Amino acid sequence: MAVQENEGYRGPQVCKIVGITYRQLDYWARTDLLRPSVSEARGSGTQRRYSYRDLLELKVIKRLLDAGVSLQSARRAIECLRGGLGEDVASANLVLDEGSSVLAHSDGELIDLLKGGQGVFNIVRLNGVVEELDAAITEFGPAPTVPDTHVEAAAGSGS
Amino acid sequence: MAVQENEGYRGPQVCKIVGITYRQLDYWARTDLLRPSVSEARGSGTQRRYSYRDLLELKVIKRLLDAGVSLQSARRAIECLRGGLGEDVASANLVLDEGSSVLAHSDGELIDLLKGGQGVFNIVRLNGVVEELDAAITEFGPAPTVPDTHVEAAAGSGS
DNA sequence: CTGGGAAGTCACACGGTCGGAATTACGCCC
DNA sequence: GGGCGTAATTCCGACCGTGTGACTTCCCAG
Repeated sequence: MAVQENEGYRGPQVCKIVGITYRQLDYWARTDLLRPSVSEARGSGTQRRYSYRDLLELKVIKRLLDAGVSLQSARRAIECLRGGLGEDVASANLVLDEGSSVLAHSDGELIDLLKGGQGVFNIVRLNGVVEELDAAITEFGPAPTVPDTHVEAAAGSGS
Repeated sequence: MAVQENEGYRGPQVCKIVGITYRQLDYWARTDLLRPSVSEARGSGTQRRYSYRDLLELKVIKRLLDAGVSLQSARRAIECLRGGLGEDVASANLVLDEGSSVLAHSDGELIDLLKGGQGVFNIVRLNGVVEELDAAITEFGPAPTVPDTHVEAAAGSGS
């Protein structure tokens, strides 16, 4: 399946869905935190195109930042999330210990993790993130303020 | 009991015990994160004097920073720790949720907390912190590189 | 008085983000 | 094809938070 030009979510759309500024999205793309996986921009006036998976990761980053975690630590968290690609991510807890990150799938596993490590942890509960993202896509993704059949088709193919 | 001039820990000594730079300690004192509770400096050449409690709080701050938490969030955490003054802090877990901080005293309490809130948490396990601090004081506090009976007395009165 | 140590001062660096403006591509219309 | 308008990216300087390093000033003990 060849990548269609309209596939994925545009930069400004992503900012609305995830709840971040364009500046942030741009900086993160430029500094390799999260680049648009569907399509990079080819210059001014062209568009970055992000996948649904990109949006999920961005949402997690946003949460971490809101909780006062530095962007550097968020970078590590995202690496872990990318490593857990095949797992049931939506029901897990992402546990960041100093220098490492793990996905915990049960309360017991979580408690065990908290007894080890260096003694300081960042925890991201993932099971509400997908729902929240889907709700935001419903609001900002398929139905922009200015009705646009063209954009609607793009949003549909992104999920 | 009047405060003795030699009471408490001197600035550079605190840096060794806690494992931070003098610049950090200075910046934190100047920006009101943690000021020396025993005695402020009265100008160049005079000394800041910190209490044992100050050192404990500094150690927690250090841990948070090492885990990638911003200083702003660490400020909130310390406020919570100050609020839990009468509690058995040494065996608790400090749980930072977005906008609030709580001390959890059992695994069950901890799990409950993780099911609420905004979904992102910073957790500091406190039960090793006191031991670690006491070990560092044994190393850097009462027995500096240059033996000094004067300083030894100060360290003794700090605990 | 002198020397050592501690705090104070100041310019700077870096990460992260912001605002404003410039540049560019693209789609549409004539 | 050319022109126009819109949207998106790029560029640039500035700001803020969090320190760092070099240097100065000051205090205190001997």
